[in-house]
Amino acid sequence: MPEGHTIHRLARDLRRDLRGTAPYVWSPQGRFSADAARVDGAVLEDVEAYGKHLFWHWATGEVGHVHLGLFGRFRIHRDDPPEPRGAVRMRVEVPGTTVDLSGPTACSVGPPEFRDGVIARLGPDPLRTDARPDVAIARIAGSRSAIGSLLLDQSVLCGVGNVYRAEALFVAGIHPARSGRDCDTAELAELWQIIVQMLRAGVRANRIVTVDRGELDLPAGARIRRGDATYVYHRATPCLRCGSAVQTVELAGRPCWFCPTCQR
DNA sequence: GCCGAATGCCCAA
DNA sequence: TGGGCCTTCGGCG
Repeated sequence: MPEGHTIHRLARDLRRDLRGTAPYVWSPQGRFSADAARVDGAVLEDVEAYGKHLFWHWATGEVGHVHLGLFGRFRIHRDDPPEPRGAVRMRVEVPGTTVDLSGPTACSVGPPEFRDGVIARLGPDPLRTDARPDVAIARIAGSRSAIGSLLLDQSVLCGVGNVYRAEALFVAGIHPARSGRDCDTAELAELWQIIVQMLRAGVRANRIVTVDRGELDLPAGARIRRGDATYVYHRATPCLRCGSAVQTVELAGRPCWFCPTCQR
């Protein structure tokens, strides 16, 4: 589930539901119990997203940190708190809303300096209005690494994962194995804009849909199915635009799907 | 019931 | 570079 759009959408929803409240915070599974006790009953002042990281700002001055990793997931319940389903690491309850977190790579409570340290290791986040595209562009343009690897490197820019890297490079017409140095600045500026638009659409829809509806033969109002939602990512059928067979190349240890005709 | 895969990342060698 | 970790879910017997 989680690339940057998921985390920013969560921050937005959790702010709406929980900001200014003093929730009951505990750990049904038990692995978060000691940290939960430090903020249980405190007022939640804000929830912040930065790349794939989520920060909970408590009135105690402490900051909760969550990273979903590959499997982490939040579930929000509107009715009475249900029996915890599976391994619920953290449960946050206010009247009318229960937020369950399972499977995170990271879930802890610490001082604000911990948050600052995490952010210091991240490149600009395309979903934040204060992001500096020039920083990411300079890092890519100065690197001999493949651009497909650089897009997964969270210190170059943050929030992009394996789906968006493939999709953004397809729309930009850039072959994922091309060296960062061999991309020109205008091309990279356009790539940044593509990433911004894709991630924003993901926040809005709360799912990844990168294809333009107009390129699909769909009845008006029909939901885009999962297999049709991406141009190249995990695509078994030929390229939507040119009919070439979609290929993969291993970059940063993970397969990157691309179209050998549309991407040079 | 078991196995593998999944939109991630860290660490040891 | 390879293994480990976190969990859920669908496919296969």
